[in-house]
Amino acid sequence: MSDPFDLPFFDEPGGEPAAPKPAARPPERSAGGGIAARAMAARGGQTQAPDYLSGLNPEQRLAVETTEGPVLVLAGAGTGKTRVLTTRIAHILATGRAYPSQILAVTFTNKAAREMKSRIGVLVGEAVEGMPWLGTFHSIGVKLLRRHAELAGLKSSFTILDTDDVIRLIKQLIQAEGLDDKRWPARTFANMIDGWKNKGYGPKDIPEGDARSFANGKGRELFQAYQDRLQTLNACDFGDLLCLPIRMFREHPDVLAEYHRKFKYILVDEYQDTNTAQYMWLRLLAQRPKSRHDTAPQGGANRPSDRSDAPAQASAGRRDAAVSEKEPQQINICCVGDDDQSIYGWRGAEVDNILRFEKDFPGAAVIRLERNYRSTAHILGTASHLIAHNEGRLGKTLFTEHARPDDSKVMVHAAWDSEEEARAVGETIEQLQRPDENNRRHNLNDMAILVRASFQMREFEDRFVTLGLNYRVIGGPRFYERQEIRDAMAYFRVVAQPADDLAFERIVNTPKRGLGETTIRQLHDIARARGVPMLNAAEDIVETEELKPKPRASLRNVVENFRRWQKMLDNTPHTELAEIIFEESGYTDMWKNDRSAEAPGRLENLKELIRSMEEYESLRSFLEHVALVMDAEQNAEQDAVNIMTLHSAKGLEFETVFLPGWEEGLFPHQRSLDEGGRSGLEEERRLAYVGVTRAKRNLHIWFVSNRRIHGLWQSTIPSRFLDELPEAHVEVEESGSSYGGYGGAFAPGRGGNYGGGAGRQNPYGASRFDNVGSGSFSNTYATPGWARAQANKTSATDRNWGTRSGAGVERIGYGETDSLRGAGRGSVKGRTIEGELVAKSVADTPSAFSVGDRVFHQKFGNGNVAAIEGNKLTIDFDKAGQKRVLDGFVTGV
DNA sequence: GCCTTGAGGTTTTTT
DNA sequence: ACCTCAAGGC
Repeated sequence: MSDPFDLPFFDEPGGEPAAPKPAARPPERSAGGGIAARAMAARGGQTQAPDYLSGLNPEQRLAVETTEGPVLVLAGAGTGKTRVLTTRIAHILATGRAYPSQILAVTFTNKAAREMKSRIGVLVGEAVEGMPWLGTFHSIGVKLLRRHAELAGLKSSFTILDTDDVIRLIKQLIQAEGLDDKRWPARTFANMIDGWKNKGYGPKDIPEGDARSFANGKGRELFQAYQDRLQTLNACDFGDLLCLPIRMFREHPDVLAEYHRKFKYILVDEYQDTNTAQYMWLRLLAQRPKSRHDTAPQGGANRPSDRSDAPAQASAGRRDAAVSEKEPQQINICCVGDDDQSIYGWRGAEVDNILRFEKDFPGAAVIRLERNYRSTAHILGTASHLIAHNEGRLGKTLFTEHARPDDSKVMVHAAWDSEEEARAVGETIEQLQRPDENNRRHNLNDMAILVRASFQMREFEDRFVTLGLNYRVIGGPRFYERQEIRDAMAYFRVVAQPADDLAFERIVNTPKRGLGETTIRQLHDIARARGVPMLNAAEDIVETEELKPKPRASLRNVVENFRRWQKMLDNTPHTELAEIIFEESGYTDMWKNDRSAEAPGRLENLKELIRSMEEYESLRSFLEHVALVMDAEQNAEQDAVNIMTLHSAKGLEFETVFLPGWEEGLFPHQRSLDEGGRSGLEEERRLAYVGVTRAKRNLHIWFVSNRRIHGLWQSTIPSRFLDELPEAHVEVEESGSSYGGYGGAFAPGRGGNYGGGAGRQNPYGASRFDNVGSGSFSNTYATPGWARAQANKTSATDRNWGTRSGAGVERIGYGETDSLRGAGRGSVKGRTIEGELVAKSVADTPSAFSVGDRVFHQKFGNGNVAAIEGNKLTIDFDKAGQKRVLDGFVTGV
C-alpha cells in the first residue's frame, strides 16, 4: 500500500475521495437556456444528477465533473476509461461550458476516435456532428495544415505520403547522392526520419551522432534533401503532420492564439502513448501564455476561419469576450491514460509524459480509476501481480467487487511446438463453442488470440482453415496497403492531384505499357529541369521526337487518359469515375488475365474499394480519408474468432483470451531486450499486462518448447513472465486428457525435427515426471555436469515443470522463497511478491559449464560455450552457428 | 523492355 | 521459409 509513487490525492482506494481542489470555480456562463439550468442542477447536488451521470462510480464521476483545470485520470484496464471521456464531453456540452466545436479531443488511433464519436453520439445525439476537433493527432494535424498550409510552406492540396511512398522517395535520393542503396537502405533511413520527427526534430536539430551514422555522415544533408523534395512535391509524411503544426504555432503566435481562444477544453486519450512531438503539440495548445496580451484578440483577421463555432445566440459573442477579458483562460486539459499500458516506447512514446503530468500542469488533479468492471478476480490478480514487477509506475491496483467462487483460474499450458499450440487452442475453441449442459455456448466473437508478433498468426490461420473455424485477422495485412489498392489509389491521386509524381511513377507502367526505366528517367529529368510535374513533362515529350514511336504512343495514351479523367472529376460520380479508370487504364484486365491464385481476390478487393468509396462525397474526400485511415472496417457480422497482435488488442476485451507464445526471445521479444534493456523488458511486461487484462472470464496462456524462427527450428524456454504469475490465481494444465488427445504431442522425437528418437530433456530441471515412462531421454541426466547441477539444487528444485511424454504439463510445487526477480533484485519497491508460479527460465544455480567448454547438443551438434547467463548458454556451434540453449540440453565433451 | 532466375536479407509492434 | 531485388537471357 505504501507505494512511493502514490500520489497524495487519493490515498484511500475505494473510500470517499475528497476533492483535490475546489472542483471548479462557478460556471462561467450563468443564465440562459435549459442546458445551463440543467447544468446548475447537476452541480447543485446528487439528487438531481442528470441521467448520464447516474451510472458512474464516485471516482468516475469525479473525473467527469472536475471539468476545470488540468486533470490526469489514471485509468487502469477495464475501469471505464472511455466512458469517463465520453461522459465528460457530454457533461461539458450539457452544462453549456463549451460548444462542440470548442472541444479538442485527441485520440491515438482511428478506432478510438470512431468509438468515442459514436459513444458521444449516444449521449448527446446530433451535437457530436459539430465536433470537428475530435480525432487522432494526425487527422487534426491535417486539418490544421490544410487550413494554414501556406504557413508551413505547402499548398492546401498537399498530399500525404505513406510509408511506401516515403521509402521509394528516399531511395531515389540515396541513389541521386551516388550512395550505395544496399549499404544504406532507404527503409532504415525512413525509420530514422520518423524517429527524429517523433522527437520534433528538423534537419537542423538532429544530434550530430545521428547525422553521422547514416550515408557516410551525410545524414543531415539527406534529411534536408528529403524535406526539400517533399516541399517541391507539395507533400508531407506522417511525422510532418505533427511537426509542421508545431513549427507553425511557434512561428506564428497569432495563429496559435486563435486556437487558444477556440479550444475551451482539451481531452487526450491514451496519454501514456504520446511521443515528444505530440507532447509539444499539446503543450503549445494547452499552455496559454501568462500575459494577457498574448491571448487578446488581435483583430478580425486572426479569427479562426471556420465560424462553425460561432454560436447563433447573441450571448455567445458576449461570453467569448467576457472570458478573454476578465481573466486569462485557465488550462482545461484532461489527459486519460494508464502508465501500465504504455506499449509504444519503440516508436517514440514517452511514458515520462504521463509520469510528469503534475509537474507540467501544477495543481493538476489526479484521479485514479482502479475499480475494474471487466475481469474476474483471478485475472486481475494475475495482471496485478505480473505488472508489480515493474519499477517506475505511478502505482495502481485493480480490484473488482464481483469475485465469484466459480470463476476459473488463469490456465497455463505447454505444447511441443507452435503447430501443437495452434491445434490445442483450436480444440479448446471448439469445445467452448459446443453448447454446454445449459445449452449455452460461447460465441467465436467473444474469443481472441493475441500474439506477440504477426508471424505467429499464420499457424493459427492454417489450423482454423483446416478445422473450418471462422476467424478474422484484425490489423493484419492492411487493406489499403495491398498492392492493387495502392495502385488504384495512385490512379486516383494522379487524377485528383496531377502533381503527385510518386503516384504517377507508380502506375505509369502498370499495367505494362512498354514504358520502362529509360522512358521514366527521361521524364524525370525533364520534369526536374523544368520544375514541372512528370505528367506535364510527359505531355510535352510526346510532342517531340525524343521517344521511340512505341513508348511515345503509349505515353501519349496515358497522358490523354489522365487529362480526360481529370475533366470528368467534377461532373462524374466518383465511384463511376473509378470504374471508368480501372477499365480504360486496363488495370482490371491486367488482373483478369493474371493466372495467379491471388488475382481473383485482388479484383474482389478493387470492388470492395469502390464500395467503400460510396460513403464519401468526392474522390478528394475519399483520398483524404485513406491517407489517414489505413485500416478498413471489418465486417463484424459473422461469428469469428479474433486474431491480432497484442498491440492492436489494446482497448478491446473478450470473454476468452488465448495468449500463445510465452517464450523467452519471443515474449519478451529478444529485440526489445537487446535494444531497450531493462526498460525494454518492462515494456514487454506491460504488453503482457495488456494481454492479460483483455480477458473477461477465461484466460489461457501457452508456451511451446520448439518454435520455428527464420525457418529454423529452435528450442525455446518458457517466458520469464510465467515465473511472475501468482500461484493463487493460476493453474497449470495437468495433462492433455482434458482436451482429448493432444497430450501425445509430448512424445519424444515427434515431428522428426528433433534429432531422432533420443527425446528431449526437461529444460526446467529435474521433476518427478522425469522418471515416468520409458527412459531413453534420461541418459542425459547422467552427465557430470548434470550431476553437479543436481547437487546444487536449492528449494527452487521443487518448482519445476515436467514436459514429459503424455503427461502434458504439471505443476509440481512451489518454492517457499520469493521470486528470484521480486525479492532477489528488489525490483518493486516496498512490495513483496509472493507465491509466484514458477517455470524456471533462469536457474538459481550457476551453470555447470563455463565459457570455453566444449559441448554437445542433440540437435545442433558440437560447439563451444561462448557465454553463460544463469542456466542459459550461448554456444557457438560448429555447424549451426550461435544459439542460446539451456544447459540441460547439452553435455560436456 | 520484359521475364526468369538466383542470391541475399529478413520478421515486433503502427499513426 | 519468404520476399525483394539484381543480373542475365530473350
